[in-house]
Amino acid sequence: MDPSRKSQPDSRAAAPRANGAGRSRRRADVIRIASELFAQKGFRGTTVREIAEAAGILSGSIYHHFDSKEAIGDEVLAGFLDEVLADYRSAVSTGSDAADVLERIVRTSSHTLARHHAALTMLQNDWSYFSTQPRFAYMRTDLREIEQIWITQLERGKEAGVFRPDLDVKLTYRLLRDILWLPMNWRQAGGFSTDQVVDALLRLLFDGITSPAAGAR
Amino acid sequence: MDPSRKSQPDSRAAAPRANGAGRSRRRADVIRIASELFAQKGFRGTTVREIAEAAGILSGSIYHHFDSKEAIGDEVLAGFLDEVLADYRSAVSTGSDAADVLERIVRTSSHTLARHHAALTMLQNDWSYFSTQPRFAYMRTDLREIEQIWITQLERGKEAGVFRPDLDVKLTYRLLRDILWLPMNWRQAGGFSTDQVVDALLRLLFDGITSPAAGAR
DNA sequence: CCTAGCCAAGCAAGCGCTTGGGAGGCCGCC
DNA sequence: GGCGGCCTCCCAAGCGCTTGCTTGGCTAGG
Repeated sequence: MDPSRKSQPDSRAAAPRANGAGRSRRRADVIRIASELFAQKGFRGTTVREIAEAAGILSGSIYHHFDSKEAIGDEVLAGFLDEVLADYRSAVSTGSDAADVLERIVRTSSHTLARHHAALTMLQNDWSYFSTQPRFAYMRTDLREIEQIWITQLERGKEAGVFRPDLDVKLTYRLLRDILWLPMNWRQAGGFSTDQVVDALLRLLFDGITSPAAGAR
Repeated sequence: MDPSRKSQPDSRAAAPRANGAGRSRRRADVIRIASELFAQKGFRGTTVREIAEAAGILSGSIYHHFDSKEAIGDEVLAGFLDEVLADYRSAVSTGSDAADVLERIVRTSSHTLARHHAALTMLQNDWSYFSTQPRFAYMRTDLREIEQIWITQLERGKEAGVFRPDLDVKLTYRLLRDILWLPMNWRQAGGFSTDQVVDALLRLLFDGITSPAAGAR
């Protein structure tokens, strides 16, 4: 939760400062309810009136708690990305070799992804919208850092002989990250547990990218 | 935004070709143009006015060729799914063992997916919308047949000892199908060729699911 | 003269968001 | 204690705009 993200180019009347302590419970309820709707119907496909109705108030009352509809989406997505990035950084700092770091990334971030499945779905479905909105420019920065971590570890693993030498790191990164982020949305649909998906994923990944000579894992 | 007429890029003075081949040429243009817009901004995120402007006509004129906006999306998606299903069926009828069938599916359908990348993107981004519209109910049927083919082949491979015996076929199917369908949308973003992606994919897949005892491939 | 194709104009519904004000709780001050 | 002022939270109404879609009429080719 980075409060500096509240900054906004628009110089409209600032949001009510409120008490520095915990914000109203109603506000948190709206965020939770809205994120579920965003996940089900997409960000653009969800109306402020729907969010308000689900929260038991009228649409105009939403704007007492939030500056705009985008501010609600911001609240959901920023917290999610911050947490994922924290997972990645901690995996890098505590892991040993490249394979170990990647396994830590998968294992720690998978639960974060599962917990924020609404934010993940939003990110995937409405990326084409968010990526063009200046307000959500920080997403590009965050995703670039994630990409950098993957690529660094894949390169490191190649040089250490843990991964196949013919691996295209950029291509492999795209495959692996999306493979990792995708299945976290089926939870309710497929009836698989998070750990179930993670184990199947890790087996699929490592037995594919680990070089036979290394014989790791 | 500006309803005033813009210069039309393509000359309308094209030869009055006998449009005996089904519908008019303009209609096909609209479908092609619309599918690109749908891929870029999503189905719901694209307006009829945008499609019309890109086609060089006014929005009302669209309705001379199509009953509704959904009819345009229908035209794009139905053709795509038909072609993919044909690929799957032919792979099943001409392939030998399960691994061979799956490789044929990946290799033949990948080019179909790449050629219809707009339809694929539409299917992924706006699935939550299409799945609730009765008009697009046939999608569920088609996807169910695709799922059945995957599961049948995975089961067959398990029994023949080609795939790991501990494979969860349902879970593996979800992983593999999404892994296969995902990367076909990066073409423009990553700069990878279709064959490049397919080869990386096949290596990642088979070296992960082929049982060591079989030693195939 | 007929019809396919298009334009110009606009309708009803829905969108995000604004406005003005009212109910109720908390505050300090007499 | 009583009371006016203030603040939080919400409602009722509606504004300006965009949406998918409709209508009526003009034009050109067969």
